[in-house]
Amino acid sequence: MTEKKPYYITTPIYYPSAKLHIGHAYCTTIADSIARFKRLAGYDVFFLTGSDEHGLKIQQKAEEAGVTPIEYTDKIVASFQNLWKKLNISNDDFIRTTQERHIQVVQEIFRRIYAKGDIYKGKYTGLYCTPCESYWTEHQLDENGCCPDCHRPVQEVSEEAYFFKMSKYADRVLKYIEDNPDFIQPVSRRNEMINFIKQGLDDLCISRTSFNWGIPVPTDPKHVIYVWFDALTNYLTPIGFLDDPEKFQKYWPADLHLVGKEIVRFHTIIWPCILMALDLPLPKKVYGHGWLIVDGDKMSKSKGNVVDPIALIDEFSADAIRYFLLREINLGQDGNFSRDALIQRINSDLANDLGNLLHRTLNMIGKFQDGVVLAPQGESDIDLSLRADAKETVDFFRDNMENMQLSLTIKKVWAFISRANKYIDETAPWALAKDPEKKQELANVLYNLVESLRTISVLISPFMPQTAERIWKQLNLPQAFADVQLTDIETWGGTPAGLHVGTPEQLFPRIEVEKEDKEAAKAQAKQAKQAKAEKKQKQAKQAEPGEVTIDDFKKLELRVAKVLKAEKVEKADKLLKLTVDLGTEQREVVSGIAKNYTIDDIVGKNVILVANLKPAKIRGVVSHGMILAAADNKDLKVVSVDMPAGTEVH
RNA sequence: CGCGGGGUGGAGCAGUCGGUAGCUCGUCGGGCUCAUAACCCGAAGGUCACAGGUUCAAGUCCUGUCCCCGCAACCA
Repeated sequence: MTEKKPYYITTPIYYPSAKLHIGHAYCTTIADSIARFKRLAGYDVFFLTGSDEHGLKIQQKAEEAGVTPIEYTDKIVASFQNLWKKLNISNDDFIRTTQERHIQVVQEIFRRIYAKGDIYKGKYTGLYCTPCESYWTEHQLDENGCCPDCHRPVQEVSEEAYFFKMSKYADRVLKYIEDNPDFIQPVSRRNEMINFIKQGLDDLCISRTSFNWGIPVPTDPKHVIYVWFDALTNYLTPIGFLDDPEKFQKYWPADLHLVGKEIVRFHTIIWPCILMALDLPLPKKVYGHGWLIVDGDKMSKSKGNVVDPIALIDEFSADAIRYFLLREINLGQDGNFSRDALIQRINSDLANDLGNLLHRTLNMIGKFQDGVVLAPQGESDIDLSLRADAKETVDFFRDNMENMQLSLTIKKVWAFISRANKYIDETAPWALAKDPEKKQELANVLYNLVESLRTISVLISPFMPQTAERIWKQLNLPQAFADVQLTDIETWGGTPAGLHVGTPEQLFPRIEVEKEDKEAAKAQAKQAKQAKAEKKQKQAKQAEPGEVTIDDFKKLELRVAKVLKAEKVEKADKLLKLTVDLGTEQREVVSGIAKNYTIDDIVGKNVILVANLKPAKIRGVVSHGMILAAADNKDLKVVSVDMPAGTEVH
């Protein structure tokens, strides 16, 4: 036997500051399906996931909980591993950045790059909140420019830090990206990265002294190594970077880093720079998948719409969740997750199409042939067409899975499941069973159905490993499921004649949605339809005359406001941030008047404020209203009146 | 003032190199009775956000406009 081709695939290592949500499960499920496919296709797969455990946030959380950082992460990481087990994730290793093996790797990498002269000591400047002991970037600050956690003012401070000379490698990374069109996918992300590098790269700050939960800099232990230098190098540790050159040789460079779209930059710019400094080859592909949107909203703790995968798995089974995520969402784009859509997929695709196909097939074999699959003999046109479809599906599966077209592949497999259901309709085995002369024909039909299901079982195994095995076992096929390879379904006829199939068992019971729910959904749909129609009508109406009614005008809340304070908005030459008094309250507004008014000009003026304007973030500052002003191309004057603050304007 | 993504039948989405606008669900009608009220067939429903342009031909390429969503160097 020839040596198997190696395939190294990774997920990001997740940060254990909180429980994992459905988005993490999504990413890892994709990686798992690809890994399973590659194994099926005969590759020697190494599939890695893990946890990124250092940093200030963990240190603080541990302190809050009154435990040591490692006690804290041990517990959360155990929950990660529990989740992966429940989801049937087939990772070959689990890397924790707190493990000794990784600490050694990071320190050795630091030494090597330092020795090369690509790491130097400098000063890191940032905005620091002393009570919270945290650094913040400008955009993270709250609307008053204060700490987002405790809302107290921050100070600009600097600390000594080590820097990695990333700037040195910018040109080479850019060239690599341009020369290797497949390196960054999808292409939209690639263009983004090219743009980003062209703006110039800063050197990367890679150490901190303001906390100590991290890997110490080997030569200067009051520094700990910071974030990406620690995290990205995880990909080297488990494949023997330090301790097993043969293994390392085999698996590096990685074939695929699967990441979320927000960290594509780190994996396609910082990571290649580090690898270049180490004289190591770069990963072959980085794929940035989209995010899950929950019921149309971005998932976030503050919105309280974070979806817990454990609860879903307990309620619907791991395979149902895996199926939904892989089928419903297109890899490169954001996708919507909703409970209704999930239930619909389970009922129609898993229960009705797949589950019922198996059930009715086994049932007929039991009823018509005492549970025995008989040898086929001769083939009708319909049989041949089923067989051709099976072959086409297997070919499609092989080719498209290579290109990570998971959703497309699943659709194709389900088209074949539909085909098999239709085949039953066309051949009507129940009618054949009534005619003793058609025994052979019946045997053929039932054989073909079992063979179809055998094929389907293998085709769905990367996506739904448990279900695939359950089908295999219900069919009672002699081959051990764990040994099955893609080649086993490339030729038709792998089902042995004389096979005793098992009794049918529901794969996915239908989920009965309450009648009321259904009606509510219907009503909602109707309402949405109406709303849309109304909106359209309204738009049409508005388009006709350029007039508003008095009621439209009354919707505006105009009030006199006294400008108390004004300051320039950073990096914006037209904007002033104003603090205004409305009599009853004070507000912050951003106004584009800096070209025409100095701070002294505007302070003290009584202006007119649109008080019920939806707040908007402008250049990082939230603006709660708008100041009225008259303006043409060159001149601008704010409207001011001699009335006390708070007076209504109409 | 910036950057990115998006706007396609009622809902959710595909649509590759420009070449008859497709899928799933839902709705309506029919068929079947092996099956988990499941399965199969058929129908209705679209000015592909809008306006220009290129072309024999545009959902697709170009220009502009409107609307929605997200991002800004530790969120998958």
